[in-house]
Amino acid sequence: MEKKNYTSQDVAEVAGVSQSTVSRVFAGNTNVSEKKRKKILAAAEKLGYKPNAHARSLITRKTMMIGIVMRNIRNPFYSAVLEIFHNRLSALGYHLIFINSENEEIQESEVTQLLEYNIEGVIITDALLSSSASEKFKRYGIVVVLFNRYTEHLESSAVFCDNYLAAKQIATYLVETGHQSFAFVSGPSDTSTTIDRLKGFKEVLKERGIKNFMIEPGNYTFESGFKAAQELITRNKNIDCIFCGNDIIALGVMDAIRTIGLRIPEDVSVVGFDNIRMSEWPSYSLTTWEQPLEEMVDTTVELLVNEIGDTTAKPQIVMMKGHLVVRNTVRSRK
Amino acid sequence: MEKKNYTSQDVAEVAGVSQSTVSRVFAGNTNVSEKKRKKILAAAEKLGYKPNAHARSLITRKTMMIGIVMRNIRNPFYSAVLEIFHNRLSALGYHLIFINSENEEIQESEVTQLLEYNIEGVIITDALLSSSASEKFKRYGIVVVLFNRYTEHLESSAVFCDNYLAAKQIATYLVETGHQSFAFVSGPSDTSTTIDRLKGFKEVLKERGIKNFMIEPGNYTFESGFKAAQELITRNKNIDCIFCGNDIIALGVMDAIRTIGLRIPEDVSVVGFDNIRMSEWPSYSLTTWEQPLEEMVDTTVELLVNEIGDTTAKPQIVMMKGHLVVRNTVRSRK
DNA sequence: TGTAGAAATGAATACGCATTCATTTTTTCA
DNA sequence: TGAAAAAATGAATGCGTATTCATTTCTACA
Repeated sequence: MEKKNYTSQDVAEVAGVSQSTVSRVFAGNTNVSEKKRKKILAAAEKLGYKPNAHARSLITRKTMMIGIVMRNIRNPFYSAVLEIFHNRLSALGYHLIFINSENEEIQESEVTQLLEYNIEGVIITDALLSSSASEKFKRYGIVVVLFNRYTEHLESSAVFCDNYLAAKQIATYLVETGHQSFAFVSGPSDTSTTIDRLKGFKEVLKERGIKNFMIEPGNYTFESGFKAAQELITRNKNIDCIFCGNDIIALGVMDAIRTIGLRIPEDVSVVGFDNIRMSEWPSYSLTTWEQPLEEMVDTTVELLVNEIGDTTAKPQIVMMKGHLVVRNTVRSRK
Repeated sequence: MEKKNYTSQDVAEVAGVSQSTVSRVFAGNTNVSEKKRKKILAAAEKLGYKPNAHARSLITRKTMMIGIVMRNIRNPFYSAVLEIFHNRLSALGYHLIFINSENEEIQESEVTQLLEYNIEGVIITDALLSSSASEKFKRYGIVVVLFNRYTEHLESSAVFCDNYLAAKQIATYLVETGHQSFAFVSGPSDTSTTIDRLKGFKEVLKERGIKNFMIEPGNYTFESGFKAAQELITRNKNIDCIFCGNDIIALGVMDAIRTIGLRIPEDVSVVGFDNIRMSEWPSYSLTTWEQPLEEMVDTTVELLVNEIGDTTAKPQIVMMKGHLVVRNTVRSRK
């Protein structure tokens, strides 16, 4: 069985028309008579013809490909992000090239390869974007949109939750429910999410004159949360609430606290961030901050598509709010 | 700032050589003098030249693109799968086009689009592959490898865990630890994983003359596990062990059992399947079957690359074993 | 029925590259 | 030093499509 890749020329010959007309049919051009259109479609069907996307993109300069760069796909928050991005973008006819940057920064070679494929845009979620990589994208006219993070010195659009405000509200909530001794388990200290969440949290504590505050570094994983909590409790038995950089950390923190023999929320309150699905599992029932995921993705896609279509469009920064989801890991201590 | 996409011709002019020679340099051809190579690389650097992957693939008939089709990226098992596949394939220079098929089957349009991009191969994980879709891939000479599933009537390579044997061993383990009343929470009944796991489990129970066996349908999600366990316990208070189609179901089952007020493993034993990371979280500490994930991925990649390189290669079915990971959700009842 | 205008069609071309083939340059070795 | 072999180079070509431009066919209306 010979597997030939038939071309529009082959179809043209079978249908008895010119290659141009075949091309018109498959490009959705309307200027083709119904009679020939049918003939062409029949011939194409018979041969099993399909247009060649690469040849097409060579001329149209459109590839309909979007790169999506993630750092930690194992974090359920990002699994969800990927799923939703795929939904939205595939509905628009775009294809997703998936990149997982294990290392701190996107690999130079990955950037180069994405460039060679002439992707039309790239979504950077969480991965640290070295400015050289970003510049490279920009230099080649590839639209960059940052998701869930931003960097001040880059001229890229960005969509993220107002982490600063969220952290302030969480801190306020914890203060007003009578907590005395605070801890924060952070993510990597060089990410904007961590920086802003910490800043907001700290600020409220300072305003309220609270001095009992410990910070323990984590890296947005369960294990790091687990270790951080052990460390915190060991160092200070009086901690009565822990704000976690994200939900996965919070789950680790909770398991550590329980392993030690303390109760949540009776002994220690825990608050997470993201509202991943697991946070509502009965074993955890975590009070957390919900990021408006779908809206964030929708906005990101909107910006992306808009900038792809209009190269003069200015980069935009969109900050969304989200809200506290109260479950059972915070107890009033008044 | 003009953003021109320079071509090999532009580079050639700057370097004072022919386009052919530029092409040779970037295609890794060795027949270029060191002197010109340097000149060309300098010119390319100066212009910011990068080869156009589409133009290249038009000639070489290689796209270095692999499709990966998943059904449920939110299942942590598949997040891990995706991560590992990305690692391996990007190391080999392949790019991953990510497809999440929410619906039961891969959408016809998705298949068509993948075909138009001339992907060299496609990995189907868990997603249901209609025979028409599969035939379509085969017809166009695209290598198909099934991961963690197989279908008898299709001539595709497949890599999966010996679910039948695994389920038998799990059943044996539960029988020999003195359990009396069995339940199985399944995945979708049309997947090979579910069918084989159920079959192996059933067979052992039959051999051992055990009649107390209930089956509750699930769909490989936490929620379905939760509901299934509620249903099971309501219907039969004497159930003393539940074998779950996968780990996520098992976690749901555990939370339901605990919510009801029963203890694990004192009242009910639970066994999962996959050994996802969460199964070792202290809150669950789930006894489960470990699928040899990395090896499975490695084998899949091997088959894929092999078949891509050698079109005469016969499809292969590789079954791997895995092993029981004993934690704290099964108690001997002797 | 005749004609202006619209619609449909095909020939030719270009997209950016790899590759073949013929030619030139360099190297090797007697 | 010279001839043969090897290496390097460039001109030309084609991959499969969209698009432009010129030409032909069709439609509408007087």
